[in-house]
Amino acid sequence: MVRRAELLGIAADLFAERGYAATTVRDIAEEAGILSGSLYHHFDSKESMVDAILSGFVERELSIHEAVVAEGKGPRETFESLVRAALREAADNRSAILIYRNEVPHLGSRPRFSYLREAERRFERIWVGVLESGIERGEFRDDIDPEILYRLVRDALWTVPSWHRFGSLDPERVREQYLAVFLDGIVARRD
Amino acid sequence: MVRRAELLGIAADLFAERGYAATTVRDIAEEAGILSGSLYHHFDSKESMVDAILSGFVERELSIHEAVVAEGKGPRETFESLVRAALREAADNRSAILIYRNEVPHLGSRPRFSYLREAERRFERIWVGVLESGIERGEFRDDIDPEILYRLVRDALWTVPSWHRFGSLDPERVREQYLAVFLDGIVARRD
DNA sequence: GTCTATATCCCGATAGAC
DNA sequence: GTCTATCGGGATATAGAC
Repeated sequence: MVRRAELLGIAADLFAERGYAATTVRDIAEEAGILSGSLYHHFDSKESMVDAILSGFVERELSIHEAVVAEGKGPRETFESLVRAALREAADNRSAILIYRNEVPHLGSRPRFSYLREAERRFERIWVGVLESGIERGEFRDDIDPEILYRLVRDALWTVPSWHRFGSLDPERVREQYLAVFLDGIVARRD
Repeated sequence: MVRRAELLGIAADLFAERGYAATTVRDIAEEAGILSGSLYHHFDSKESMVDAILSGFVERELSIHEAVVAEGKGPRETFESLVRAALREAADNRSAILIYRNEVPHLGSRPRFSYLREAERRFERIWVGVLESGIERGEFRDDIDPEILYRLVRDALWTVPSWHRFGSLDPERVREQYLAVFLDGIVARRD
């Protein structure tokens, strides 16, 4: 079972780097130092591998989101925590996020991967809920559209792992800059 | 030559929807109502098709960017025009943007597609230039990092075409919301 | 848990008739 | 500009020995 996790990690890195369709089971086997047939002792199919990677990822991600909300802080603080958590994941779980972003649009329509659309709905509900309650309490502007805003923030956050130079940037600085813009924008003001 | 453009449009839609690697030349031919071999009267290879799509796209996109800058407006107004142009393209040129976003990370390293990295450098220089001159003139905050901010804005804008419900949203509303957040953020203020 | 060996299929691409 | 016919290769996956 530890071997299985090892192989999944290797597969995830290759799927992220080359794309799922362009990665062959021979590529994965070679990277693991075995022959392609041996992979089928651990997995039914190549599709099972990406399934295991994605289902593990959304489970982890949802539990992180829900843990942040469960802290019961105010909307603004919760929003900040969600942004921080997402950028932490961008560093810690790079390959899985890239696979999620790149392959879900193609895989999500298949019955086997229907849980991906369900997960997407839950992510949206969490973020939109935080934004709505922030508007209600007067912490956020009342002229913002929570659904559109959710998409903007999500797209910005989840694309970070695709940056070529991401490894060489200071994660703290990225986090600070993202929060600065989301919260207050780029326009200079005197206060 | 008009047939070639037709076929490129069909290929672009399929590449965008299914991914470049997962789309076969037989898929493209079938959608065009011909047989796969007939495609090779118009194109050398499948790679030539995606090359034609991407080179046409970056050329168009660069000229749009440069036209906006050439108007010589102030930094804030130029920034707003760039955002508006990007969202207009998201609607008008959906497939090409999706291909660019999804495939460039995998194709960009090949010599044949080196122009993609060059284009990326030029996009960055344009946006970063606008942000820098905005900071200099005091229109934008002096504590923002132009390079990080460029990535945030680019990622948010160029992911819009991947939205499943994009077609059913009011483009004007998306534009207004994106500008509102980029410029002023989501925090409520009394002024 | 891995290897040997291979079945089966589908891919991109070609050659020449029409 | 398209079709007929097909080549050669590489893809996923399987069966059984070790």
